[in-house]
Amino acid sequence: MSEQLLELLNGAGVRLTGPRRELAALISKRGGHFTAADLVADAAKRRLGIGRATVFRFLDLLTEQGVMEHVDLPDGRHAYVPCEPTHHHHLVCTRCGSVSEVEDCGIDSVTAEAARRSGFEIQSHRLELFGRCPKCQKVKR
Amino acid sequence: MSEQLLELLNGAGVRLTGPRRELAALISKRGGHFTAADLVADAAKRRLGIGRATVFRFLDLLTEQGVMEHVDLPDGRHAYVPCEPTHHHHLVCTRCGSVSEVEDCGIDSVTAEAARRSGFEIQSHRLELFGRCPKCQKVKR
DNA sequence: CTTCATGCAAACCCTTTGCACGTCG
DNA sequence: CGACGTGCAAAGGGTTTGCATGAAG
Repeated sequence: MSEQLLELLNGAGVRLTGPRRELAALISKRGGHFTAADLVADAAKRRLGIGRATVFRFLDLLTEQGVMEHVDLPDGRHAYVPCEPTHHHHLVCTRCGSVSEVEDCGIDSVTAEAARRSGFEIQSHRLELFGRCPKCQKVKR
Repeated sequence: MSEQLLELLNGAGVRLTGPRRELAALISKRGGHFTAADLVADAAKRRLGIGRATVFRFLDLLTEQGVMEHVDLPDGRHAYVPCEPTHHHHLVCTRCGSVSEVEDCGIDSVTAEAARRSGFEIQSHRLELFGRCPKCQKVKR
């Protein structure tokens, strides 16, 4: 699970310390989005003695490496999502929290159309999709 | 400027108090996105004696009424944007902060395609576009 | 007059920082 | 050994809340 994450970090010249290995394991165990507080709580529950600061620093590090991204949930909360280091968008399940990635689905034509109408020169965009994943569609709400 | 905003609130059964009138004026004077802190500062500068709490409560109220929306800037800051109470997306100028709205530009086909690929049932989405407005394109950076 | 909004300050997140100590390579 | 990571606690920024007072309808 988390081996590939650790391997990637190692390749980037990042030190693989105890806390980092443990956090990587906790993250891969979650499998979807989570908040910084979630991760802090996970670590506390296991009495790993990992401080808040370390969690935040590690999340920053992962974000710099491009294997983690910030997502703003519909309710305004900040969450982190593990992901591939290419440009893409997230599909977040509002029930179980799992996340899928989608690459270009024709968004460029949308931004081009918006640019044409508004006269803006578009530099970047952010698209987040929220809904129910296949598994959660089968569950009665 | 702010008259239409006040009228709308009045129609919704909202009390038009002094502080609210003043805040509405400050907001319409800004004309673009701004942070809560910006508005607090504006009020402080004019020595209107308006507290932070009132600013936040008023922004919440406007958001509930659908005439204001939360936007997360590329740098992660939270901003507020005055807008129409219909579904749309924002085009934010990263230089001057002005905001345009764009309605459906073919985004539905994008979400449909994403749904097809992933099996998700999409409930909502958030699209934010960042770039330079027509005026700012003419300015040397 | 009754209800609701306000200001103030304190309380509350969430996140970052400073620093002495510990660990990795 | 030397550079870097860690935990702790404190600081910081932004937002919310409790409460007595004041204004709106």
